[in-house]
Amino acid sequence: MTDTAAPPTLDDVARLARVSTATVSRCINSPDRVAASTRARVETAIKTLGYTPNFAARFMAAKRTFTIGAIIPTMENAIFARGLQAFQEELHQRGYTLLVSSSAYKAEAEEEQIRTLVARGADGLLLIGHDRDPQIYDYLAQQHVPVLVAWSYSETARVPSIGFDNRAAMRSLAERMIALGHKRIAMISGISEQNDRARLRIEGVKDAMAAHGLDPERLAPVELPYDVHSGAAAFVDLMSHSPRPSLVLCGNDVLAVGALRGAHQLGLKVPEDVSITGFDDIELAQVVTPELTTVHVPHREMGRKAAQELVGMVEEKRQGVSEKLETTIMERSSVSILRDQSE
Amino acid sequence: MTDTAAPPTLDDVARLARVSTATVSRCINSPDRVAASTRARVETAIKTLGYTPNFAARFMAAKRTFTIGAIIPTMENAIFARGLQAFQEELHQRGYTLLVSSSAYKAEAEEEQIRTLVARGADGLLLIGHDRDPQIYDYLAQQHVPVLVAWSYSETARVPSIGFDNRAAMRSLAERMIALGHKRIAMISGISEQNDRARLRIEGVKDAMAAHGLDPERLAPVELPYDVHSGAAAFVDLMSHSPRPSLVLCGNDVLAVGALRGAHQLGLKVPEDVSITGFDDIELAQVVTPELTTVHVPHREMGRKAAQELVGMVEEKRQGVSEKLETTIMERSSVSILRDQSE
DNA sequence: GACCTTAGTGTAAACGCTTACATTTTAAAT
DNA sequence: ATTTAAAATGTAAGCGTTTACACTAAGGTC
Repeated sequence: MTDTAAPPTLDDVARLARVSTATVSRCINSPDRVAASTRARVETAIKTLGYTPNFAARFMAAKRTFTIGAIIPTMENAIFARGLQAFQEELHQRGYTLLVSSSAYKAEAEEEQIRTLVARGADGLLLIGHDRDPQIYDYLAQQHVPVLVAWSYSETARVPSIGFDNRAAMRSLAERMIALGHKRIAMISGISEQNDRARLRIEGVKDAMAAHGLDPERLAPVELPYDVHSGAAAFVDLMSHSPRPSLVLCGNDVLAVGALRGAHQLGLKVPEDVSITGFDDIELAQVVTPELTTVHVPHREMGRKAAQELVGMVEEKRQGVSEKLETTIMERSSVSILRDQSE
Repeated sequence: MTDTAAPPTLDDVARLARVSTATVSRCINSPDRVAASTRARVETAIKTLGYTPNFAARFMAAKRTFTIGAIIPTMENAIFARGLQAFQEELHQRGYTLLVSSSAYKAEAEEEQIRTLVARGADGLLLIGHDRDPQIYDYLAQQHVPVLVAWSYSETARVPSIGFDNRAAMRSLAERMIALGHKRIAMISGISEQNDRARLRIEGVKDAMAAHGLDPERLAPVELPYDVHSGAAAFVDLMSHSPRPSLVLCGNDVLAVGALRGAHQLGLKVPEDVSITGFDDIELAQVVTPELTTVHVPHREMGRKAAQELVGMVEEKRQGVSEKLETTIMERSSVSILRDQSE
């Protein structure tokens, strides 16, 4: 515990325990390969010295880090929190450590973080969504780092993914809304550039409109950052046009909560005056008044399965296999029924 | 770009550029110490090979990582998000990378993460709050890793902190509430064990009560995890007692939002039937109805200053200096005035 | 008792970088 | 042209581990 010059090394332990460094190393990594008596001696030495293995040295020698990196677009809101939590729990169980970085939805920042994490020896990487410069995938392939994408399922993408079909999910929400009688539909979306989730959700709405005789071109989604204030401002702006939409579909729950705020500012009642929907079903969705009708995403399941698959890829050096998760529409009280839905 | 055997190393670059490894290393670390022509040659080699320095090797040789670790209690809600975001931005500007782990409010988990981060060569560590096993500070001292605490200011603690006075902040909020005429006060707190922020906020309320002739012993705060559902359940339970409190002080905004939900379930109007306050002033506080009266914490400022101080400690190898940040009471609409406050 | 396993341990060579020091080249000063 | 200093580059010794391989000692087998 004294503040001596430098942290103790394997050598120090070996000397104290009167064994070779190899034996100490074995004590740590495969204890059953060393005699109980020696092991005891070594363990004592480790304790009294307060020895912690140097990770970098370990990595250099063994080429493994038992670290998984994840880069998420933001920590500012809870969109990724629950999924990531489950991801990390599952990793921990399997003896891996999770390192998280956030890219603030910036492509260059993400690329930098990827390189950082790889250089740091991440055994595998979890990325959100498929949209990014293909060069990055080249780099990752060259470095032999397995990658798994979450929050977006795609069978055609270059890397495996555990996620849901954003387009189909949004489409069924929109179709349900149309079935409830909504025709004047507006949309507040996240920024779709470099973000397949946002892009596909817009497409999903258009699919639904086209399938039910509404002109998809008239949707004209407004795109903005995923935060409450943007959502509120966009909503207020949307309501100044006429005719007013009867329904505002939002790209996610955060934006939808913003829209709710906007309605509140305008003195509009939800859902009586206007209906609003979200996407993700984060905790927030049930916390606002009225509770948000939204698309439920199985975040924990996604995180857990992603961890299992990624570790599998790392340990068995195999290609990952994609999995599509089901989403469900949560009908709560932010949407009004405009006409009998049984027609 | 081809998927060759192994990632390129410094040696490969040196060979291709027909220089020594030392020169390549210098090109990367102090470009001005090498002739422009050579540098150009080396840079081309780096590009064509797609070389990325191996971080572990670098760390071993240089003993620096330009990495700062932060361990926060949770990512599940946005309590730490904004501050951490500012922290990371400031670090990035200074050439450091931030690695984040979450301890899920578990002491052992935190300890493990600390060791992991240190073993990984974090040049410095940001921790939340002061309460933890003193041995950890011994370990950190032995390993010569600078530590800074945030979210809680203390002048007596063993390590420096950039934060606010949780006790005083909560005390002034409580005093303000008492001035508004509230006497039947209840409190929903976070779990105070191993959490000085929670503990001090309780103390703050008791201070205020004692100073105004109310018996602090009657506060009997209920302690539970910081999540909306717990808050709601606790609130419902609290309201079943009589006499009902006129004010429920909550340990943070998340719990307060929970209380709001609880009131909603019970059909109670806030603030007419009962007043509720939070702490932190996260985005959520302004997003719920009614907007939450709460204590505003300068999260971004805290994050920024913490980064500056911690980097200073790392680079100048000096003791850190603590700083107390001011909090302000945000009076919004979740509190009612029971009597003329000018008395 | 000689021979073979096997369990336990030690020796030493990587791993990919940085950097002190040595050496060579270049330019400036005479 | 020669000398001298400064700039550019090279050489090689670590950094703290892991692990292939070599070795020793202790039982088992006949």
